Amino acid sequence: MSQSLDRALTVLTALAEGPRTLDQLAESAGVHKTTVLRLLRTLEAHRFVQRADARHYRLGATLFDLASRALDQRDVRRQAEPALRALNDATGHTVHLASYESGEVVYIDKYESKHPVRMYSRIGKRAALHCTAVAKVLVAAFDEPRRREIAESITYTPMTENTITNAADYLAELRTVAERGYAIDDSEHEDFIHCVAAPIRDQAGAVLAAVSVSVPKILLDRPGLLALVPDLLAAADTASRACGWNPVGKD
Amino acid sequence: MSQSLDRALTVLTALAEGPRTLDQLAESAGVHKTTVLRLLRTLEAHRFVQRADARHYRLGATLFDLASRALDQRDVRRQAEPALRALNDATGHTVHLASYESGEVVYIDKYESKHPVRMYSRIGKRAALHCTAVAKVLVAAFDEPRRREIAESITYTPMTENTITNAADYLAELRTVAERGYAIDDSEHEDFIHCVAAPIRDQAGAVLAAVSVSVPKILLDRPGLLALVPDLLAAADTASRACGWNPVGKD
DNA sequence: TGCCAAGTTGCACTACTTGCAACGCCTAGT
DNA sequence: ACTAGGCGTTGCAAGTAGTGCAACTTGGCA
Repeated sequence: MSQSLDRALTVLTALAEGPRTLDQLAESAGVHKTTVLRLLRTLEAHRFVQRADARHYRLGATLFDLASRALDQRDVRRQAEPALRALNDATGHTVHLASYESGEVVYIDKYESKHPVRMYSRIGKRAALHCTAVAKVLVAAFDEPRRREIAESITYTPMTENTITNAADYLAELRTVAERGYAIDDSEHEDFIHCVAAPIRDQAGAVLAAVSVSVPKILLDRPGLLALVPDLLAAADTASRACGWNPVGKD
Repeated sequence: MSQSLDRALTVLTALAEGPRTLDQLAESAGVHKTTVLRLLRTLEAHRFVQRADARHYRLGATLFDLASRALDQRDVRRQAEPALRALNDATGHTVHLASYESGEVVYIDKYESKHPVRMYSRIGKRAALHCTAVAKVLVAAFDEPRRREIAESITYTPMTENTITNAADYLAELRTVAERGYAIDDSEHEDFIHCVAAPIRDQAGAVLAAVSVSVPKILLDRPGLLALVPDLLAAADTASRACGWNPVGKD
């Protein structure tokens, strides 16, 4: 569609890996280095990239600026913050906020674990649809035809021996999640971590986002994890109220 | 330099304000809406923007992803994290990490105050050079000619009645900061807030970044603020060591 | 049902982008 | 100190890709 823009975005994505030289960028984008140089100049003028040293470019401050402003605008994130922070303080474990956006589940906020064992995740990262608790919660919020559609579009990459690997099992799991009101990731994504997640709703009762608590198995066994569910649901409830949700008279 | 890219970046920046329609974006960029439409399509393909609803576009997940990855790559940030978190825990006040990058001072990390009174700032935001403690620390790290050059390029917008409004006073202040080892913002930026800041150094002794503690005056008077300096310096010291700094044999 | 506003598409024209080749700077090695 | 190699940078000519116009489609509202 727009070639130069397309290439510039490719360059930016390549820079996400770390500082790069002109030649490296030219090669990874598959274009002449002159082209990359000029794109970089424009990007630099807008402060999307900056020179790390004489021959290395890296991502610039505008990116941080845009991202944090955009994040601030996501109402859920701002409204849910106190409840999630409290949940993080109370449990000491990693708390994630994720939302479903045009076909994918994205982490939009994260509160780090107080324990030395941390998990790898990042705001902006995409969560796998078939093996994360947040994704299950978000997909379970759709009606059956939509769920089926999504379930059939997934490639069920096995991550651990507990990973769900077919659409039928996934749909069954979604039904359980919808009924139970929360989802479990029983080490389906990573061997040493399990999670629980619950939905955050707006005034119409629609699911805006999902909160999750992720715990290394060495810290808490399955009953221990499940013992966190009341706290999780309470936090999700508080966050939902902050988003305008009112349980009275809603199903 | 690169027109279409230039326009696309302008569009992205406009989107930072919040979700926009095609026409709004076309107007703010000063181009035909057809053009904007095609740029948006490319941006959408790379997930730099996404459709919020039928007629609104907003920033997309790739931006969050890039920004947080770029932030992770800033070594200072990662290395300094424990020390800054501890400082934030110990004092309960807002802690900022800022760095000097191609002519401007940018906040690259922030730890929120535990008190209800919060200050407005954001990761990625630029800090004014003449009236913030972090900027003073970072500029004071340069040699005299460079300082002078910077001092003369600043527009000394008065923010409060304490704001430094000319280059001579600014240069004098920088000398004080360099000698004393920390900087004070005596409500020079906002009436109700004052701050102290200190440098974080690498193995060569070069200043990589600045830490600051910002406190509302209603919580702590000036002696109270200055009483935080030892904690601040200790945190900066710890962070510096994490960055490879070793005070032995260095000035 | 019909109007209005907003998004979308086809097309022709031109300006912008592109890659090449040559240049200059900086670094490292002898 | 000199030289060679690598990398970033610039001028130029060719042509493609981006642009704006105008007409069409879609969706919401009275």
